[in-house]
Amino acid sequence: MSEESGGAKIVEVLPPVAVDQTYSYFAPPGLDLAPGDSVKIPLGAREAYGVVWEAPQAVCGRGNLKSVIARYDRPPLSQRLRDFLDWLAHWTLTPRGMALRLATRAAEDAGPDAPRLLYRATGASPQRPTPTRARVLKAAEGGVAFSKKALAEAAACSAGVIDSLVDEGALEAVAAPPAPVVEPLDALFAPPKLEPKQQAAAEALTAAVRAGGYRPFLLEGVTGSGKTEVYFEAIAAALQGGGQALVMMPEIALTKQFLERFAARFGAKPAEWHSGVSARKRARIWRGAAEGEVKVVAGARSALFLPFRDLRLIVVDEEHEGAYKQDDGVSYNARDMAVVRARIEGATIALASATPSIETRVNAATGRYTRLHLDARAGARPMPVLDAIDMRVEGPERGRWIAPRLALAVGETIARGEQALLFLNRRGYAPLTLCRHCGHRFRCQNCDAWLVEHRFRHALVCHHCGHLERRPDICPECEAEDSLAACGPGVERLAEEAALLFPDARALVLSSDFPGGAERLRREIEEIASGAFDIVIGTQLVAKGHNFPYLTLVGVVDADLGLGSGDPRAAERTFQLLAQVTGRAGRGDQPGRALIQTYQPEHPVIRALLSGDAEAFYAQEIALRQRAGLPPFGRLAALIVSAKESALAESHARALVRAAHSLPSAPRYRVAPLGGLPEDNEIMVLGPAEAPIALVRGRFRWRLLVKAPRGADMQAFLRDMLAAGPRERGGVRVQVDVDPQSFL
DNA sequence: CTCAGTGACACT
DNA sequence: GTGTCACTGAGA
Repeated sequence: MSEESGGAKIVEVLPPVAVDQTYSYFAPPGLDLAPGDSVKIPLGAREAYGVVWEAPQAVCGRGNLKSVIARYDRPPLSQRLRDFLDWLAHWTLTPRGMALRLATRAAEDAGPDAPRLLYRATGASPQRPTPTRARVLKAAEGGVAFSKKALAEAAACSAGVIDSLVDEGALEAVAAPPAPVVEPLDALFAPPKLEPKQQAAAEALTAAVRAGGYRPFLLEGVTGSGKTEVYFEAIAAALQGGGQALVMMPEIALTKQFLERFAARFGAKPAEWHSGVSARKRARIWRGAAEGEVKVVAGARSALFLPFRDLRLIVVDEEHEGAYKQDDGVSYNARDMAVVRARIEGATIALASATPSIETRVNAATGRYTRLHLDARAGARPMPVLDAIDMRVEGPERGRWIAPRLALAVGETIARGEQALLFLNRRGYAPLTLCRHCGHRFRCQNCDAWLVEHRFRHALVCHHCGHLERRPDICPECEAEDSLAACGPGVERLAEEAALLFPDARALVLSSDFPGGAERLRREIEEIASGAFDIVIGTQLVAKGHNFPYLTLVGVVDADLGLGSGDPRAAERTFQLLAQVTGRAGRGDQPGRALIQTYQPEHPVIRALLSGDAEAFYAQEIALRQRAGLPPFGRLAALIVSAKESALAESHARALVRAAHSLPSAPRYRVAPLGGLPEDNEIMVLGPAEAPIALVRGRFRWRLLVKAPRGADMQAFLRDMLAAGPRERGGVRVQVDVDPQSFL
């Protein structure tokens, strides 16, 4: 230290607030600060924490700088993590402080750990010996301390008995060190026997992990082809090299099932990271990741910001999933940012999916990613047999949604004691409510969408903005009574029909909007997997990477849903969804069956599904996008996702672009990329209700895609937009880049 | 004249 | 993100 020679030091600290620059603080002599350290700083009137972002610099005087108050006892953020956060902030147009917040929120101490007490026998006898008490003391023999729960279990009594023995001096409580966050993993615990194709893919991955350095892979394999076993081998390689691995999954896919599979391979569970994990546990995992004690984390998108000490591998499971997009706060696509992080960490990354996104396919086709392809189910498990039900020819009677052939198949399935899934990607009871008397249709006052009836909640809900109102008994327009008619099916209505057709079946509706949140869904998914239900009626939740061992029949109730929207990604999404859902069918070596109800059996998506050959479909989709200049080929598209009709959407988009050009008069706009920007170049416009854009009525947020003129250079186009408004806070901020891959 | 509600702004 | 300050309109 040089403070004795009078050299004062200044540190650049980034506070986790919405600021982009670092702030300079005086480093008091004696406080040894290094980049990455967490410090307590005065910020305005309060105290905050911050992270030392750059190496301290010696200066002559301290000027009028405030002084760092203290250094936290917390592992430093590595240079690599700081670089990643800087990159992310730059890419997503977020103040760097907010990017930092993503990485440090979980580190905040959730108070001291609750003391963990263990109990051991003192040798003294209880005042009133009873048989139960004797059993407890026998279990506690030998001077070893046990947890209260373990003792109570061993003696088959309640915890109260233990307490009374403590009171009487026969047992004593001793403070124990907190249980470790994670059990150690063993790379060689139970190596699987892989089939030749799996073996080849696993070898490619493990070789990359061992060699080190950034290597991106696409791990593509149909449902049941054993992708998980393959990437488990890559994790094993990371462990054997003393490094760490991160497995990212869409939030809800992280189930007990996966954790147990992992434990069966490695002898213990990975650290779990999702919104359901307690703050205290998260703080410990955070520290464990930084210190290297936590070797493998399985988590939702926010796990990407953990301070790994030596990250060798990232797996993004179900990489095509939209759940990787974060839309509020910092907008990013965790899948793309994972690639960036892998690059910065010098790690292997595997994007795994049965139905990769077009972006990833294109990156694989251009050689940016190495494609590993598993094209058959492992263990000679046959693929499900798919069949279309042409609703024009053999549809159900009016007011019903399950065709006779599907109903028959469901009946046969549950009669055999197997499970049937009715898939309909529509929450609620009915997507439209109208008055039979005057024709009034219920619309959302905020966004013009139809209100969806939720009979369960006796409410009309806007699936766009969340607006909710009570379902009235009379028509608000003509005041006719009993005139309101529900049009079309949602899962709730489908459940009603299923109950009518199969009154004795145990049925469950699985929908994301039911109260209870992710925890409840996780539990229900496990119940389904255990065979507790005969019929499952579900929205797209059921597609998300679960194994349902009893499921042998999948009925897609409306395969055309979503195909008609103006969204350029509609066909891709529908294909992915239906391929995932129908892929769930099958049990052991017995092929599953899927029946697909459609009015368009000749549609390319349906044909690709039925033929089991997606290559031609994807080639066509890619060519289409390329011709139209749509993502991932750089330029922008014209469409407000929130708008109902594409013609309307286009005019909205134009209005918004015009508004963006004349921004000085509307200074509160922020034009920034949405979570999926690298993938689809969406732009988000935030504005208040009274803004001069009539369409931003009542809502603060619109999503849109803006089309650059044909042949225009997107970067130049956006730069012009950018130049039209101040770049400062409140002005226009436009993401200029196209695909993060090309900037790595 | 006071007070809650709103929005703009700065924070080293 | 959060605390502060100025400004607004409603009510005493």
